[in-house]
Amino acid sequence: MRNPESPTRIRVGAHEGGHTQAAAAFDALRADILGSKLAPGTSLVFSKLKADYGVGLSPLREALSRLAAGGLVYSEGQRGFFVANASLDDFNDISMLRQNIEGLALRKSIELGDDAWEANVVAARHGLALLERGSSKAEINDDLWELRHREFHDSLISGSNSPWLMHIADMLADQFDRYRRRASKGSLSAQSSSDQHQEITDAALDRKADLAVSLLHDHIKIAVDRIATTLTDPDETSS
Amino acid sequence: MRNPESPTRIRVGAHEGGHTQAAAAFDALRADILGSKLAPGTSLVFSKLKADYGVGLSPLREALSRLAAGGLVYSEGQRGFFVANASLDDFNDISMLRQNIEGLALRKSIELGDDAWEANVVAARHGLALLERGSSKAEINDDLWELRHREFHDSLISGSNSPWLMHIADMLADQFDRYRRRASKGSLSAQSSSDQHQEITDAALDRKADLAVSLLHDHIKIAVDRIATTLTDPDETSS
DNA sequence: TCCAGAAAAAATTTCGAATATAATCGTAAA
DNA sequence: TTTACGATTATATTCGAAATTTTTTCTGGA
Repeated sequence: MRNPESPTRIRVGAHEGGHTQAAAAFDALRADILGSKLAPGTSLVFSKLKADYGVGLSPLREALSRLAAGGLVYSEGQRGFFVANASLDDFNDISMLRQNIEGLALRKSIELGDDAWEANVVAARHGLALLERGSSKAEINDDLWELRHREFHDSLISGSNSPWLMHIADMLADQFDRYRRRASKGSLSAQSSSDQHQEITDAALDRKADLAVSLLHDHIKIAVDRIATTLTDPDETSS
Repeated sequence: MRNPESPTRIRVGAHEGGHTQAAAAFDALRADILGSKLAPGTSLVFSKLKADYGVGLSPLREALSRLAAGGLVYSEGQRGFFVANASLDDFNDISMLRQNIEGLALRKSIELGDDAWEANVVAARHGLALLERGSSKAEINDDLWELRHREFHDSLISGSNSPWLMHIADMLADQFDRYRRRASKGSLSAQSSSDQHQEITDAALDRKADLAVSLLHDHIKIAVDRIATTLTDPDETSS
């Protein structure tokens, strides 16, 4: 339970700007934490990380510091780094805030969004729908679905013209996704939220702010309830 | 204009948990950025930082990474770290979000806050009032006022029972304060917001949520207008 | 005079070793 | 048996040097 089954291998060159190993380590660690390959509370020992990810101490330390500032890991004095703990209270707190932030951002997008925003939303919605309809429900590539789903939610708020709103929404989405992916690890609950996504899209493009925000709230609330029950019922049958 | 007049000296032992130089460097750099001793856009060259702050490369890199995640500095590929840029758009974005986040947090505090919260608010209000009334207006210690002012705003939202709300509010307060302190550098505009603070305190303790939130909105708006005019009129008479 | 390209310099990034701190184990005393 | 103390081990942290990349400077040609 302490080491990831198969840690995400570093692929240098992923970051267009940088090429730095610190950025690669950041991406790999973030992916493994979000994908719950690294369980909450896990002690992140440098010697092990170095071996698992094939990166030196300096880049690792830098990546962990960035993740700590984002709340995905926490660091304690001179005792090292740990994967952020998970709790129902924490999840509820994050969810409440996500509803507010993303709702506010969506409202602003509907008010300010231009043609490019609309095109962005339609494209993202389409990319997600293709995935959900195309493959049989059991065969959906989880990582790809996560990517497309994130892109869809990002597109909704991308018209808000508020970099800070988007930054905070992304931070909260990371936290939220960690819980969702942890909850949907044992029981593969089909992501049957396709209809909701379509309704939100339609309302947003129709510039019906109140309706769209309300639907988004419901969309998140439904996910919260589903995830919360999984968390309280420890159905974990894994090793 | 490129190097701080007198960089904040590291004092090891400031952090109770850690004692690490990375944490000390983080505090010192944050203080100098918020205090606008380091101007927006400044290139943070390691050789200079090493000399100015008396810290090695590893702790500096770690501190800068944490600051980058918080948005106080930004890092570019393999070209180093820079103090975050400042613009009117950015300031307006931050201010809008701060109004929303802090308003939401205050509302939750009023709804959920217990006796300890009320005591906390009264104490923080008193500490700030002492400072504003005690010394003559020109003689107020800026750093101390900043501390007390932050403590007051933190106390208001400390009853919200939402760690994430407080964390994000703090992040936004950092960004906001950077602009305020930059604006009030040349023209020492007396912080005559004492009355507003009292009104907000009274409304909060009376559990008048709508009124308190409205007053908080106004309080921020007044500061925004004052700061924005200073930013658009480049009155800079400094070197 | 201006542009292109190579050489030199400066800076960031990374690695490996040294240091300091915390955790562990074993031993002895109560 | 439990507790307290000291030695040992393991780990995080930090420093200094090497390697890589970027930036600047210099030279030659159009």
